Amino acid sequence: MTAPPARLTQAQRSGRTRERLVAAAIDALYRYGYAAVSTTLVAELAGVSRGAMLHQFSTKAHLMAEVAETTHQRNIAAYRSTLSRNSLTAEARLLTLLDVGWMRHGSPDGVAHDEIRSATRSDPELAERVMPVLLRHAEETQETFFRLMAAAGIADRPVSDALLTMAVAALRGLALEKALGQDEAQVEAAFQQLRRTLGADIRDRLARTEEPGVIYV
Amino acid sequence: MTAPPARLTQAQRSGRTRERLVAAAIDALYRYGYAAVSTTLVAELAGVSRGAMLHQFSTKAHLMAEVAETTHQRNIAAYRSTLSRNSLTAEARLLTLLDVGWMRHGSPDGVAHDEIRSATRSDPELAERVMPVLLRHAEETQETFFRLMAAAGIADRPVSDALLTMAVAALRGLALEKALGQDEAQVEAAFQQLRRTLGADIRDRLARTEEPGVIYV
DNA sequence: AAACAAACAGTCAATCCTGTTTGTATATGC
DNA sequence: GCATATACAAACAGGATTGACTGTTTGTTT
Repeated sequence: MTAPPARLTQAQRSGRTRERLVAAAIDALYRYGYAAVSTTLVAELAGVSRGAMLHQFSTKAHLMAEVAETTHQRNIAAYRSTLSRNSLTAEARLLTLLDVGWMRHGSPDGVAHDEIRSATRSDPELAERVMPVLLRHAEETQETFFRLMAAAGIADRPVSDALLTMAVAALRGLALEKALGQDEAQVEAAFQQLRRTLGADIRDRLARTEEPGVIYV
Repeated sequence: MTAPPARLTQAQRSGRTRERLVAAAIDALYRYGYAAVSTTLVAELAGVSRGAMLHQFSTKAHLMAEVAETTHQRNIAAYRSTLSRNSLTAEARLLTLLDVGWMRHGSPDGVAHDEIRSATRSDPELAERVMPVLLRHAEETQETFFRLMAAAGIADRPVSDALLTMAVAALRGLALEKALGQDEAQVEAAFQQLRRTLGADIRDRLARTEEPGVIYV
């Protein structure tokens, strides 16, 4: 009468609990912030025993590294899918990138990622394990962004890097405001200000190039 | 033969230890981040006994509230002194404001302030005691900035608020990068990008007003 | 100078968190 | 089918942190 116990392979079992733990960790980081996220809490939220958790992720830093990786992968997936869906003018394309960035940074994934990032400042063990991952992500992102800029006709690496660093820092700052529960409308208006300002700058830079408006990457 | 024990009034004694504790807390927050700052550590760094600390600041949140207040006061002092020292064109004046903001956000005071701010997300007790203080500071700042903008001829409250929120968020984001030990030159270039971008926007907005270039507040 | 109040010192209890360890169940390979 | 490896469960030990508590010293007031 009872449903079959649903036989699972070892890999499936591992995958399931790992997914549950990562999802629970993201949720907890999003809702409470890194400092308030204990491994015990994550295990409880995930509905996984503490033993099972420690088997999959031997330390808190291991779990967080996986969270950082997962959220980053979903981030770049979002960028890719958006950029592949439409081929607009270079300016619109770059602004769309900014919009996606804003969406992602405000999402649980983005907040969780940034929480882990900030936490490396206080937790040397976390830093040791996670920083290499974050640095790799950052380099990838810089590279990809530069290719987009180059395709738009702005093939200037320092400019590309500075624009990216500045935009990302601003998005992180704004996302933090949102996470801190600041007035949504106010934060949204600030983002629109950023969008307007960066848009003008991009437009200005594009005007100095000989490239056509529409680009295909 | 020994120097006189240097008689101090009660108020002087209190003031001294409070100052020491606040200074040690700022230093610790700057160097290690909120999560790694225990009250014990602060007391040690300050060269103050644990009992003395608890007498002056009954809880960690009390100490942090005082730190937030002190750093904020020094911040606005820096803004005031800079603005009073020179009366430039409206554009230069606003950009100077940004420069001071960047200086202050990167300083131990600024980093400490932002650490406390972020920590309220994870620590409800800290939030309860510190958030009111932070909100008061934010309102003061918005008000002051609006008066400056109005004096420059941009008497538009939503625009003023959005610009301020955006700029401050960006500065916080950039200061965090610096605190995380990211490449200094890279972060500095990103700030210059912010400066350039905001400068263009301000210039653009000023061009649409009938105000003179030089303002006196 | 005596009574009082404030500042200071150091210890303690309670809590929480992390990672280890010991033991059990389930899947996989021979 | 059985040996082995993997996944899971739960209790435990060690360490750290916070705020309370007790007692002492120093300043103030009358």
